[in-house]
Amino acid sequence: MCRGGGMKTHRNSVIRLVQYKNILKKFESMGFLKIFSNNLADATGASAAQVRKDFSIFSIEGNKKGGYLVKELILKIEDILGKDKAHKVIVVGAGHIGMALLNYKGFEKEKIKIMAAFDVDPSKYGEVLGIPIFSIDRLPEFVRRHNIKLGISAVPDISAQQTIDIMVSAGIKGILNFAPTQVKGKNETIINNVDVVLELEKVIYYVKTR
Amino acid sequence: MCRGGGMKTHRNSVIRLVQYKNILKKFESMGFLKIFSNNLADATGASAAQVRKDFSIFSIEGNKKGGYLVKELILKIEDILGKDKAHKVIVVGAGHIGMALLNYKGFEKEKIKIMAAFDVDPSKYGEVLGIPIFSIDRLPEFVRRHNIKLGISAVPDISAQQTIDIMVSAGIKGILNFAPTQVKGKNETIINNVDVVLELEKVIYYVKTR
DNA sequence: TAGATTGTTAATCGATTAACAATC
DNA sequence: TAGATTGTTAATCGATTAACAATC
Repeated sequence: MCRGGGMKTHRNSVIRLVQYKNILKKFESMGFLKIFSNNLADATGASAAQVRKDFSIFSIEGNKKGGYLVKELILKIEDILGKDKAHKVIVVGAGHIGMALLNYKGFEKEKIKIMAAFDVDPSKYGEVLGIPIFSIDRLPEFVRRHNIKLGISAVPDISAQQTIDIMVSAGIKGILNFAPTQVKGKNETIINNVDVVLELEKVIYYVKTR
Repeated sequence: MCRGGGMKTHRNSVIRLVQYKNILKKFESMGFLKIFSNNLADATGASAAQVRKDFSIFSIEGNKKGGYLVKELILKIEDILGKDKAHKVIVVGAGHIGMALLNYKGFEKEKIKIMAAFDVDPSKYGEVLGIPIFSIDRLPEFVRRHNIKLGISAVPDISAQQTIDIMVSAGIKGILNFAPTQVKGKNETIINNVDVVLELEKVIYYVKTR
């Protein structure tokens, strides 16, 4: 993850916060009302002290004896993660990865809405599950009109930097990038890289040295 | 990343090692013969001291004055990462993510070969780019016959744990898991989770707090 | 040689954990 | 109350960086 400006990040705490939230939703659907730091620790693999420390960092308070109320805790974490309102996202690149994203069911329950996809290839234009696929030329206008701040780049390696540039100048502030290229955003753009080959190479290393 | 047994990991060093290797291949293709810790630092965003420290951890030596020979360095890193020989992988789940993986061009140049895919849905059986798609019933026999140690799980959330179990009992030692579920492998299995929604939620958080 | 770069040690920084007082 | 849990402080652990002797 690259960020432009400086800021105290608590990178790992944020990741764990997402995990706590996911576990909590399961607990909620199972009818649990209260939860203790120990339960969250067991479910996520963190220590109980870590759970409480994370909460402390984000000023989440529980009850000295009775742990945390599940529903309340979910709301607080979602608030911190910016999940209080829906998030509009565009996808650039309607190849196999892009299509997998358009068809992916996991975004909706996290209030993430893919508004449109964009591609250079006219044969891709159309609609998938109600999501329109446009020419990339229409990206800047679309992004501005809908006031979209988030984008996912799923284009080939070679087009990655150019795509990032287009997104950033259109006003996109945060990008999830699937191209295995070192891309650079201007100043304050958040870029998070997902590199499947790298992730598999980590597995190979650990299997080898196990 | 979850591992069963204990072991000094240098988790971040391994990730950087992969990044150095990728940069080095670019340098190589540009005709460079030598490289200095400073060059690698600039290209990857690490510090020069970090680069040399990483090399020191893995006993990679350079020349006191003349930096490192690019070709030699690539070979040494590939050796550490276990890239000295090709790696056979299976993909379980031939939905959109599975299909994106089968069509992905990035594995080949890292000597990663997808040997087959498996699915429960007979309508998926067939072949994609020469990669056969079989019934999941044939997985154990196939894995044993080809002595495959690596797998990628791209099945729906609900089937994730069951799929991991099948892979592990068939002899798979390392798994890249795309399901957003907390899965557990037995004892010594390496499991690395890729959760696209989580990665996007991180971006949302950092954009929000920027 | 003078200058530049490696390899390593010690210092710093940050993140995790242990411990415990405060509290219900 | 006694027991249990939170919230926070101090201790520990690990990773990064600064600095510099060794070397070419």
